[in-house]
Amino acid sequence: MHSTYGQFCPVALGAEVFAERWTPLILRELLHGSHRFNDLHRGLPRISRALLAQRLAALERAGLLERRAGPEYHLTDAGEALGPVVDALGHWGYRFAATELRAEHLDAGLLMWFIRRRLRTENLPADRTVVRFQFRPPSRPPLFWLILRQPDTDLCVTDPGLDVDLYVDADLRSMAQVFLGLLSLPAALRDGGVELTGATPLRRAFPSWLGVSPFAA
Amino acid sequence: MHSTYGQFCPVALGAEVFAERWTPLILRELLHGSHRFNDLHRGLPRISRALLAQRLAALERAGLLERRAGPEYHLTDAGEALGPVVDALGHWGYRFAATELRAEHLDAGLLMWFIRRRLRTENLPADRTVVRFQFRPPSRPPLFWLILRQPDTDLCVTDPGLDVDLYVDADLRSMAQVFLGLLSLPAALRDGGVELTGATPLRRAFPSWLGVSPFAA
DNA sequence: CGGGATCCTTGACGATACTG
DNA sequence: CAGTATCGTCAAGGATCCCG
Repeated sequence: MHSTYGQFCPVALGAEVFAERWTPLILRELLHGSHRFNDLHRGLPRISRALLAQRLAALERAGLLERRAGPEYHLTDAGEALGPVVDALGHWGYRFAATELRAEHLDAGLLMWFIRRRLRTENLPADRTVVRFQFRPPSRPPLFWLILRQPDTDLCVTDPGLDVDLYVDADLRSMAQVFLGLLSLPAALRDGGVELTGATPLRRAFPSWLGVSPFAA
Repeated sequence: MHSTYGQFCPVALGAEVFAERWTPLILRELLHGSHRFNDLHRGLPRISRALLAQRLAALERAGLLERRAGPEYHLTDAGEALGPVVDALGHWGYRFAATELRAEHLDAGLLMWFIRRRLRTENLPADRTVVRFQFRPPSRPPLFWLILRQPDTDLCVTDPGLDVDLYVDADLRSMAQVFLGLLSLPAALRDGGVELTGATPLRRAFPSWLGVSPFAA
């Protein structure tokens, strides 16, 4: 298959660069602020590194992306202009597909990576706070540590050896639904989908710094 | 490759159904009013019929499309809701890709099919009018006949054996640019990109019933 | 017109190893 | 950290024929 559709129709021209496998997700990552190769890969855990490199090269050739020192990948104006397409696709997915998440779509590591990126840092506790997440059914890896410290935060998948201030035990599907804004956090706490263990002020503050997906209504 | 990205992100969920090869163009055809298998195929001449059938079945399984009697294919509500995504993609393509059309994107048969679909029928001549198109460089097929007769019009690629009322000789790229609204018809007539031969009233009326792409500014 | 069945090729992709 | 190189596999899809 050539990558061209052989059509001058603008939809076809757009689809030639946009509608290739992984490309919409790569654009999502770039639009949401990931610029380093490994950061991009953390948001796309199922793509092979070889393929990611290949796609980035293709996007660069297409003039959507430029490599800068670092190396960092930044969208060009033409690349940024695909933002509305990614948004429209995301809104459709939110409305018509996200309501019935299948098990194969649930990925604890990805959820944690998204949560980390959407933290409402202005609401984080003043002191360093260690939050440990554990999911049902057990995920791989089984535990995640979020180390909250203004202004930067760390996400670990191996025990950082620090005292844990707040424990989050959650059904993976419920936590994903909360992140997507499809399930309110109070409701999840009430029905046991999400359980918090720790000092009351920390439990109280949790909803204020936990962010939601950019596509949440 | 499984067709899933293994992500609950709405962009990934949307991309699973939308960003597969040919799918955006199939949706374009359905959104622009083609509902029969062969009509769809005329708007997608480079897809094999087997693959088109396969994609239609996949869209039906995904709940975007329903088969009706005829057989006709009609988008469901979820399918129609992808209209904004197709539009956004088309607008991007119009702005960033259509200005530099490569020869491999120029397809005379497809252009004629698009022209036929976008005819401004309310401005057609009152009497039956036969218009013959010929392109430079020579296309395959080399000639097209548009038989204008209210309210239906026919597009032929073999001589219908009727007297021709208006001859259109055009550079293929120029004609495509005119259809896309990237080149004004008066300018194309002036510089020879499009030449008309026929009675003056018919030559005068031509610009009034020749339509333009839905993505033209 | 509207496809289904079959065969066969190509290239897309994953896995692994390696490098600066 | 940030990739490249190599190789083997598998499946997507083109071509062709056929059928109701």
